[in-house]
Amino acid sequence: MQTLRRPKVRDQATDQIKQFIIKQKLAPGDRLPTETQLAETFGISRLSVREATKSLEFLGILESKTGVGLTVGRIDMQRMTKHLGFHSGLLDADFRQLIDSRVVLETGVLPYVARRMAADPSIEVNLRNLSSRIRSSRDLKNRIALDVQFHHSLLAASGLQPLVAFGDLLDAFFQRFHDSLKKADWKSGLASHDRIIDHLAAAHIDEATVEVRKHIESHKERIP
Amino acid sequence: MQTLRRPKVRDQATDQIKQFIIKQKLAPGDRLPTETQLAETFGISRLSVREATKSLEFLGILESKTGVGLTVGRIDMQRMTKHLGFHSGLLDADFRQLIDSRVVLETGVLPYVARRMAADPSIEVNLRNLSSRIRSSRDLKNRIALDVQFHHSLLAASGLQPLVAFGDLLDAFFQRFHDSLKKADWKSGLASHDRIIDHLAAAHIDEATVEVRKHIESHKERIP
DNA sequence: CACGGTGTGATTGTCTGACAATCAGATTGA
DNA sequence: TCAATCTGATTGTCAGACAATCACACCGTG
Repeated sequence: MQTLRRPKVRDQATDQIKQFIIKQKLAPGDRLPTETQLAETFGISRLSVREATKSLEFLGILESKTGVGLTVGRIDMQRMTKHLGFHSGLLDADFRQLIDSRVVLETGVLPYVARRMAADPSIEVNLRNLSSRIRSSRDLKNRIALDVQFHHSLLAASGLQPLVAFGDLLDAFFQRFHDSLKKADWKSGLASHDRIIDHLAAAHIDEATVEVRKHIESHKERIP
Repeated sequence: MQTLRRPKVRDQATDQIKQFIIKQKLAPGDRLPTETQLAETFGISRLSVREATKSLEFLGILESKTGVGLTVGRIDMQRMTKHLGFHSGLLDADFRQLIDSRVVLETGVLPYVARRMAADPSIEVNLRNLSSRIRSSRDLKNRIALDVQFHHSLLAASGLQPLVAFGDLLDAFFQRFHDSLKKADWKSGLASHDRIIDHLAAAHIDEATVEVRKHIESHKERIP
């Protein structure tokens, strides 16, 4: 016996919409027919078209504006990680894996950071600025936020947007552990930040790598 | 003047559903309330709930079965690849950045891979197995699939699940370039795979790193 | 008692019709 | 000329209804 499930209408709709985009060779920003027109040409109800377009829009393939219409969208990783981030099934890794992943990420970008730092002085200024703000901050909560921002900026300094997005994603998972980090000794962390910047400014990649690894792995000691 | 767009009901719905999953600590496979119940608790119509669930389902965060109900889904990147890769102009990621991100990722995991390789011989067997299967494969499409699998396994060998997930996500974005890689010289790639394994097995991290970087960056030459 | 077919309630899937909200562009007025 | 306003087009949301599908209890038969 065959299961042969009847294909769902909205799935056909999504496929047909995608086909339409391909056939018409539409580029991001181009207009699509209205929902009503799509429904008529596909021979289905507007509701099913809507479920299709909303799904496509969720992924960034389409954009819709009230009173205007549908346009072809532009997919970026930011959007995906935003929705994927909370899902435990994707990243229900233990704390050690999160730490190690972060080490891989932040040490891996250092060569790129150093290269861009040499070309653009504002990067170093920005990082030093953050570091000093962390030092002068008295509120613990504020400090944590600034620390997160520092590491974000470090990744961003590499110019590799996909990694920045992934780093933010990891942060979301670290938040779970922020509570247990309350009593962390921030002094060592502060000095670490400055040393990292120094090494990068001098293009001493290996030294910076060691420093970053040590800095991040220091959190390992406080594993629940 | 303030723009202050009224937030759309379905967006609130998606957020609330995600919050619900978090608060209840639901794992993949767990049941969710019915659409009607969700609509009532959120104080909105079932239609808006539906648009939310359909979007979430499209991404793989939820699953819905007729006559059964909603369950938390298991995200597989394959599903996303299917929808993401279909049109080249839609992706907002720069090819160079994708390449560099991949370099960071795959070179960064090498120390972890080498360590686990020394402890678990099956890892090396698995990688060598894949490499030889790639060599004996005549079908180009098959070769690409196996090549993707090789790099996936390399990441997986690190034992760092978050990075594996991210690598898969990157693959989804790479897919659109597979076409332009058709005429790539696979011979050099093949030898590269073996050399990478050799270096890792010998715990020569630096050599392996150089080899991986060279291997991945070789694609840079074929930028559209 | 064992077991396969059957019914039944619950749940998602789809449709129809209606109205509100929003926006771009035309119209109007000073 | 230019700014305020009107208007039509389009998406956003709602309500109600019925069909399709599935898990599970029920029942009859051996």
